[in-house]
Amino acid sequence: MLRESRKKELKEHIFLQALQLFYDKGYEQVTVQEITAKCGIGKGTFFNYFAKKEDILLYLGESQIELLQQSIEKHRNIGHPKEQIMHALNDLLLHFSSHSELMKLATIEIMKSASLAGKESKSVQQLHLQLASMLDRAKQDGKLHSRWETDVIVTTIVGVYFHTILSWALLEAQHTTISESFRKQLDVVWEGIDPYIGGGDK
Amino acid sequence: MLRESRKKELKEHIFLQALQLFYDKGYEQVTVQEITAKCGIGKGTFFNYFAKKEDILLYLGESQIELLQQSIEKHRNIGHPKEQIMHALNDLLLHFSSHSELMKLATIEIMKSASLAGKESKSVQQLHLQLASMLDRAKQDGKLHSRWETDVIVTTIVGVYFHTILSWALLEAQHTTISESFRKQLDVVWEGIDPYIGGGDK
DNA sequence: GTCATAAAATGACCGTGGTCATATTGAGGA
DNA sequence: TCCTCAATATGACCACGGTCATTTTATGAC
Repeated sequence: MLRESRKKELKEHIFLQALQLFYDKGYEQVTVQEITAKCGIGKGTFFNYFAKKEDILLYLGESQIELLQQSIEKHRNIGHPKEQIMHALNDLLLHFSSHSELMKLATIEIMKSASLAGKESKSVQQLHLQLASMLDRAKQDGKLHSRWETDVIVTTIVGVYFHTILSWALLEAQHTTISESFRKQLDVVWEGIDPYIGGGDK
Repeated sequence: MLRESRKKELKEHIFLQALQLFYDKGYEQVTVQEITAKCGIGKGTFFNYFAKKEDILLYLGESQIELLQQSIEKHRNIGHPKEQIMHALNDLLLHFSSHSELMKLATIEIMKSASLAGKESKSVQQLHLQLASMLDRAKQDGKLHSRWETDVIVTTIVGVYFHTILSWALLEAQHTTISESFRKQLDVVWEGIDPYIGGGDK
């Protein structure tokens, strides 16, 4: 086979060049021709690596989720699960401050693929699994006392996460960072997930 | 000038004809030409009423949100706020069972406009305002005892709502209805919002 | 080195979304 | 009834995303 690494490298190269153009001119204003020209390849070649122009955004979203997963792995044994989640997400949320436009597009693309492709969409589902296993362990270790099924908890958290990102635009004018926004939302739902932490006595 | 009602009527007509086609063939497979042909108008006319093809989906989403708002208004004085919300949303969620594909697309379009247009997007923001006023009244009437700011509560609920819709696909295989899914999510976060209802003693 | 074969590149081509200059329509004034 | 003017309709046109038949290139067997 043709140098297999070469293939991945080219995909990465196209991705990075495209990203650069998106940063400069905005997603809609960049044509596929421009991207391929910048890469010194023919237009058709692009579609050997990304089936649609949108798929670059999806790829961006997926690599962010991968970062998130690594981050979760890293914080796995520190403190309460709530804090673990907050820490892991915080790293990722910082990206949003600098490239909010593109990050929002990527998030939407992720959601689109997750909802329309259903079981086919790998990345979000893997994130679910990983969070679930993290929370299950925490339950066993006695760090999490919750009456709810793990699956339901995970869905809740992910839901709040996505929506924080999307609705952040509405609050941007005020002096809240996106991290603060998410922290607030998490505080609320965590109270429902595990009242023990919050200082309640139930 | 020109019969103003006529204008709205035509927009509605285009909308309904388009919807019919989408139901039959799927959104992507329907061209703007087809829609205008079915309406007996020229292609260009379409774009006098909807700036983009996608905007039909947005319009669909917005009219769903309007229904939701009316529904909330209707249930305004019955029972606890949690139940009010559940009832109001239930009506809407039923649509998803029958037309899930199109409804998901509409939801995504709503989210896109809400996040990218920011303050410009009316409908979601109005929904926020309405829910907020409902919850504020409930607080005053002593039906809701929550330590959280109303805004934060609303964002949480809306977030869970949207995410339930989108991630429903993943659970569709199991025998849960979308209403049940949402009920579960709401149970969790409501516990955090107002532990009083849940039977806790805090 | 040569050949056979499969992977990957390519750009002419096509269909569709969206634009725009022009045509049509209808309301109101004389 | 006719004229004016703005609102609306229209379809030729264009640019871009995406396809595909064809060409180029890398690989391994001999």
